[in-house]
Amino acid sequence: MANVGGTPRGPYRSGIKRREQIVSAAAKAFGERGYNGASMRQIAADVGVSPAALLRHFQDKEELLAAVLEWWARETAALRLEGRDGLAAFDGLRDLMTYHISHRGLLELFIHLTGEASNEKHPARAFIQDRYTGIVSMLVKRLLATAETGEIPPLTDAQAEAEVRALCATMDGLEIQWLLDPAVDLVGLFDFHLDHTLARWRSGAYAPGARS
Amino acid sequence: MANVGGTPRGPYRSGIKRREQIVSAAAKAFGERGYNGASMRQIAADVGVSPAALLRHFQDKEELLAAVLEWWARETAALRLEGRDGLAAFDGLRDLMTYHISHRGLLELFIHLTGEASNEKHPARAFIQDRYTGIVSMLVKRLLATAETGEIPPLTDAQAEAEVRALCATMDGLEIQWLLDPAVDLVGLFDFHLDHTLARWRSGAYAPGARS
DNA sequence: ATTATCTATAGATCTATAGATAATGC
DNA sequence: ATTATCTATAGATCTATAGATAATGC
Repeated sequence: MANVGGTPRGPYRSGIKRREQIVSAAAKAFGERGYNGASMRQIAADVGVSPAALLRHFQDKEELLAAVLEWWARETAALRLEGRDGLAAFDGLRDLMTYHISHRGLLELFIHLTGEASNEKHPARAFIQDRYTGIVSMLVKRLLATAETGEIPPLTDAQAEAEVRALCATMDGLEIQWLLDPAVDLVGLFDFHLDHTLARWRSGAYAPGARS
Repeated sequence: MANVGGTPRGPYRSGIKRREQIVSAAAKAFGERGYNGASMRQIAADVGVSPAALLRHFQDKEELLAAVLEWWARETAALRLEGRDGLAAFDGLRDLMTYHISHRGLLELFIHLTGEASNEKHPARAFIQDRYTGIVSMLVKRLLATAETGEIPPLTDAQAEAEVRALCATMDGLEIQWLLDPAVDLVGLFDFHLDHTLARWRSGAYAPGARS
């Protein structure tokens, strides 16, 4: 008798493993060639299965992209800067740069998809937008909380957002430079920049020219 | 008698015009969908000619990309910051942000191709690398020259490069944020950031924590 | 005569589906 | 019995070529 109304058996051990292999290969392919440039066919060949095998695990290419983005979000969840408070939390961003150096593929994936996501119709656009917004608002919250404790002089919401957006921009831009030329000292340049930024925040020089 | 040994007649007026239309349509397509994502077929359709017509003007897709990059370099040559000296030259970067806002397509093209160029095998990689290197070295030269005149305290070559790279990074990063979310105040955020940076340079606070 | 464009098409590649076969685990 | 994978293939799309036709300008 068929399994009427019963719970499905669920995926086999081998299926789960194969699915992970596919996501991993897809992340590599999307990082190297972008979503448009990568093909299901090539990803299947990398994994060592037929293209049709991919489509058993993912309904279509977009669903595979979604799985890759989900995987990427999990992998980079370390950016949460947990376990630190006040300005010291921002020091965690230094570790992020180090992390990117040793996980170049993850960074390529992000930068590549971000470039593609400048197109309004790109399937990763909403994800990239949301993630950016999320990181900015988290850092803004932390910066404002730091001011609450008196560690840095008070600042407005708008000032905090400007500071955080500029800081994120510098990180992204330096990462791009490093991807284009690995001789660029990503960690050193960012350390240098963050030192300045933190010192400036401590001095309360948020507004243009307003030095105390 | 055939034109033996004679000079060729050269392209017709209509051919030159059509070629320009193709480059323009290709720039738009590469900006929106990237080099990999855009197709000769679609570009031809946008122009209103057959795909084969494109390949009379350009030997292959890569040659069309080269023409687009050349066109883009001409269009953005205004970044040369000519006509200004010392720190005031860097104020020209503000105009660059304004320019990008009113020429979103040009910026999308650059960001999109830069993302793709993180792949070592991408045909635009060398171009993007060279252009980045060129801009950095031009700005480094200007910064060092500004120190020579005494407008800002002296700094080493390495310090100048760190400052310039961080500044370029912030520009690129803010541009990306604006592409992802047009509500971001690109010009305002950059003005804010450049004001700080110029003030810091004037104060000679190049090295981390070294405030005078 | 030269330049420009077109139609037609080769040959490759792509996503996705259909249906058969193999492996897994109840 | 269910899950996983394969072969085969449909149907679309892609880059590029060959050869015919049309437009331009000497």
